[in-house]
Amino acid sequence: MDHPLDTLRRRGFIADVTDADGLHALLADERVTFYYGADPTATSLHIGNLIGMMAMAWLQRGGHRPIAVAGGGTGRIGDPSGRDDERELLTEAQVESNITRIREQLSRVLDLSSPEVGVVLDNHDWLGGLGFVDFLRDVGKHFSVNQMITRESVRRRLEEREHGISYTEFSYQLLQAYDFAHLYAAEGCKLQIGGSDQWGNITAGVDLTRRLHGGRVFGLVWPLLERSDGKKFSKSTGEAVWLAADETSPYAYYQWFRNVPDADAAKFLRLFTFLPLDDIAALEAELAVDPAGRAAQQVLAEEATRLVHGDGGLAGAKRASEILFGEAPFSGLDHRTLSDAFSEAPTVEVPRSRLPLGLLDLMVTAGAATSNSEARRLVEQGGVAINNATVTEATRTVGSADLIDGTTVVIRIGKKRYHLARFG
RNA sequence: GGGCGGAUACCCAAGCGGCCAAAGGGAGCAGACUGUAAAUCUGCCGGCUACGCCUUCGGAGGUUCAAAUCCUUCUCCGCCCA
Repeated sequence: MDHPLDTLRRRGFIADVTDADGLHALLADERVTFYYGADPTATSLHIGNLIGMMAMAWLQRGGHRPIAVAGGGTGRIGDPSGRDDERELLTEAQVESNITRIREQLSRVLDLSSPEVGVVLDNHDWLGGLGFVDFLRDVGKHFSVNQMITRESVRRRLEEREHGISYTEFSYQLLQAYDFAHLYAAEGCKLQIGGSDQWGNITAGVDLTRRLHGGRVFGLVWPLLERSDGKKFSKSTGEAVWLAADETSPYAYYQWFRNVPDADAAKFLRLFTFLPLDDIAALEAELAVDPAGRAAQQVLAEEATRLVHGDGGLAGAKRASEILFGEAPFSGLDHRTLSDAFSEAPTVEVPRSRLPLGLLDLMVTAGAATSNSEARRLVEQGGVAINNATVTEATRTVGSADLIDGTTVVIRIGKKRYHLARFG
């Protein structure tokens, strides 16, 4: 089997390593315990975290032992990196609930069957009980404020009078560094991995571990992903793409991958799938010859969806895609298919007594348009379809004959936005 | 505390008594093209019982036949002086 570091390098997971040769030797010599931290500031991980999950999985497959640290402690503080303003502090209950969900999501990609193989820890378990005075004496002593304030993430906030930075967030880097040192001492953890924005936090941990315990540990970061078209990675229409099905439906998740720009397809295949590099190279070649076929995106979407949502989620996402992007009128659909295909579409219940209902009225009621004027505009511009049939008359009414399966009207705005009105 | 300059629709930004629902740009939405793409082009982008009407230009009040535009005052922001 390939050395895991080589695998990671070839697949695009390596932007920087604290000591590449030393780490290479370490991974070849022994079973290494390593960690990746994610703060439970949201109810779900997103596809940015998926990179970390994949990196962990490759290392685990190479025989090493992952610790996924759900930052229950640091999450209560908030990392200033990449933030212009102070974070909202989360409540205890929120953090707890988030951690539970994150643990479940991690288990889809990692083997967490026993602590010997892989484990999820909450850093609140060791950070929570720290005494302030002890912490200052044992840990704070090793940090130079002069150095801390030169950190990009901190400096930007210091320079901006508008926002400033609280002492709490300023201390974040100490806590993350302490995590590493603690994990080294308690679990024998010798490697921390993360996105390149974590480089400073990681090297701080490497230094602290040496100072506190004399341990020689390593850091590895992957490049922060950007899409070639400049859109913010991991965002879809401004919304993050989450791994939780109740935040981002499997269909929406599948579609996000299916719509990746050509230039990113191969890169994402390397990062977000376990496909052999040869297969990926073949798909890349095919994409170059036949861009319209988008074989690479197709495979990417399937693999990435299966990874997170399983075969069932993938099947549902594909079926919904076929229906939604197909030409066939929806009138023949049965209730079951309908609810599957439109499971993520906003639905409103409307009393049957309101039939027949004016089209514009219906659109506003269903939330497809915010005002009568907007609804009218959309219709006049040819952007509205009822049950997959474009309507052009703003004066049209919707009656019981329009109901699919006797209950539902599907309103489509543009090409992809769907709203359902269910008449009961 | 004093002086000056600002505050305009989602954002930036014109307008400085009637021709202003308010130029322009961006974002966004829709259409054409296309590969469920990018680029490009077109249209829209306060509301309504819609060739007309109503509500908007930091807040309140006033002048005027008529105000985003003038006056008073209040709030907030920037710069300068103390």
